[in-house]
Amino acid sequence: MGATSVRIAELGAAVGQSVEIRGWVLSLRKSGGIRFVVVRDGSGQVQMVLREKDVSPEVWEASAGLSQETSIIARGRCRADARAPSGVEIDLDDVEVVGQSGDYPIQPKEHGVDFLLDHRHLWLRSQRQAAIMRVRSRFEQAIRNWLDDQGFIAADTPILTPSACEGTTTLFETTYFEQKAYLSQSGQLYNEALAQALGKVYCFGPAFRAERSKTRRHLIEFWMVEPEMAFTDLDGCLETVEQMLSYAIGQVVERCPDDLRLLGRDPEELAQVRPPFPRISYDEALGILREQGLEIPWGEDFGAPHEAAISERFKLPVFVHRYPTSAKAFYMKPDPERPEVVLSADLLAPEGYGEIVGGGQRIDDYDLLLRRLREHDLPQEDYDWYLDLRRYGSVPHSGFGLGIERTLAWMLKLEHVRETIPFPRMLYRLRP
RNA sequence: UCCUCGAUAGCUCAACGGUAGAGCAUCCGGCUGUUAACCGGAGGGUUGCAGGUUCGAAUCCUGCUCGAGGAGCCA
Repeated sequence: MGATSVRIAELGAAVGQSVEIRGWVLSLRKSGGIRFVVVRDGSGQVQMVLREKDVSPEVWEASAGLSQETSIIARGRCRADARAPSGVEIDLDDVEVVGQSGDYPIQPKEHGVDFLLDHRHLWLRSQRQAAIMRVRSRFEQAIRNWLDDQGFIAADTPILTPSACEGTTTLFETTYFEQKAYLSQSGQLYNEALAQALGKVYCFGPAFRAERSKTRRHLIEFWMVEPEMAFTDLDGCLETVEQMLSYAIGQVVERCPDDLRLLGRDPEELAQVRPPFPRISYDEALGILREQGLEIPWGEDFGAPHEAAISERFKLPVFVHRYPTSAKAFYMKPDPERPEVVLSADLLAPEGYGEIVGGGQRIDDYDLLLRRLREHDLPQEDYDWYLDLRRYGSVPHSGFGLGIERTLAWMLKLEHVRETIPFPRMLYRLRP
C-alpha cells in the first residue's frame, strides 16, 4: 500500500504524494476511456481521475459502479491542477468499494422542503448542511471556551422538572413514575441556585416548548446557553453577552471562513460584530416604531414585525432594555428608579432575525418575589426552594439565555432555523 | 388555535373541462478533461383520500388528510 490516509481538506499539503482517501462518491462522469469521480469525506471534496490505460481491468470495471453516495477507499497520487476548484486532483490507481449505494434519493438539484426534511438523515450529507454543522460545532465550542476562560462553571440543570419554570402553559408533560413531570423550558431558576454556590455558572442544553408555533424562527426543541452571575447587575450582564457573542463569532470567522462563504455570508461582514452593541430603551424603541408607522401602546411586547423594524436601524445586534414589567417574567427585577419597567434586555439580531438573547437582573428581595409569584398565580410550594435563595444571603444577580439556532440562522443568513440543528423538532414533524 | 397557499412519475414541474407530458434520477448503449457533462434508447402514474357536478374531471364544487408560509407566544 504505502499511501497515507489523508482528509480531503489537508490535500493541499500532499501534492506529489501517494494518498488514500476514504469517503463517499458525489458524482461519476464517464467519457470513454476517462472517468471523473468526485468524492467527499466530511472535510471537503475532491475530483479523482481514472484513465483506462493506467489502471487494471478490475479497477476499471469496478469504477463503473461508483454511484452517488457509494462509500469507497481510493488510492492515488495527489496533483496540483488549475482546472480543479480546490486546486488539487488525484490520479487514481486503485479504488475499493466499501458500501454500495443505489438510487440515492437526493440529487444535486432543487428539492422541496418537505422532501428534504423527510430525508434529513441523508440531507445532512450535502455540502451546505455539513458546513452548517461544522459552524455550529465551532460556535458552541467557542462559547464554552470563553465562559471557561472567564471563570464560569458548567453546571448542567435538569431536563425533567416538577413544575413550570416560568409558569406558562406550553410545557411537554410526561410521567415521573407516579407523578407528573415536565420537560424543561429553561435552566434559569436552577442556575440562580448554582450561581450562589459557584459565583458564575452556565448551563448548555436543550429546551422544550410545546407551543403550536410554526414560523422560521421556531423549533419545539432548541438549544440554549444560559449563564448566570452573582453580584452582577444589568449592565454587567449586557457586557457579558456582547463579549461572549463577539468572541464566539470571531472564532467562527477565524476557523470556518470557507463554510461561511459557501453559505453566502461574507466573513469580513461578521468580523465587524464587536462590542459595544448599541443599547436602546423600550421607550426609545417605541419611538422608532412610531416613525415606521408600527405604533403599539406602551406596555405591550413587540411582535416579529416590530423586532425586525427596530433591528433594521442597526448594523450590529441591538439591546432593547427596560421593558414594561407587565410584559416580562415574574422574576425580573424592577428598576428602582422606575418600578413600571424591569431591568431586563433582549438582544435583537440584525437583518430581521429577531430576538436571540433574553435576560436581565433577577429579583433578589424575598417579599417582592413572593408577591410576584402570587400575582402570576404560581403555586408557592413549587417555588419554596427558589424563595430560599432570597432568604440565605441573597445578592444582586443577573443572567441570560442565548438561543443557539436563532443566532446561527442569523450568522449564516439562513431562511429558517430548522437547518441549524441536525434533526429539527417542529410542529407536525418528529421524524426522522 | 387562527389566516393564506399547496399536494400530478423517485425528484422538480407542465398540462387549467376533451387520449397524463418534460427535465433530472434509474437501467442499456456511445464518447479520452468532465465539473448540475453531453448524445441515443428503455422502463416508470388509481393525478393525496372520499364524495359531488358533467356526455366527459388532474382541471369545477364540498369534506377530510398531510405539508408549507405567516400571526399569536417565545430563544
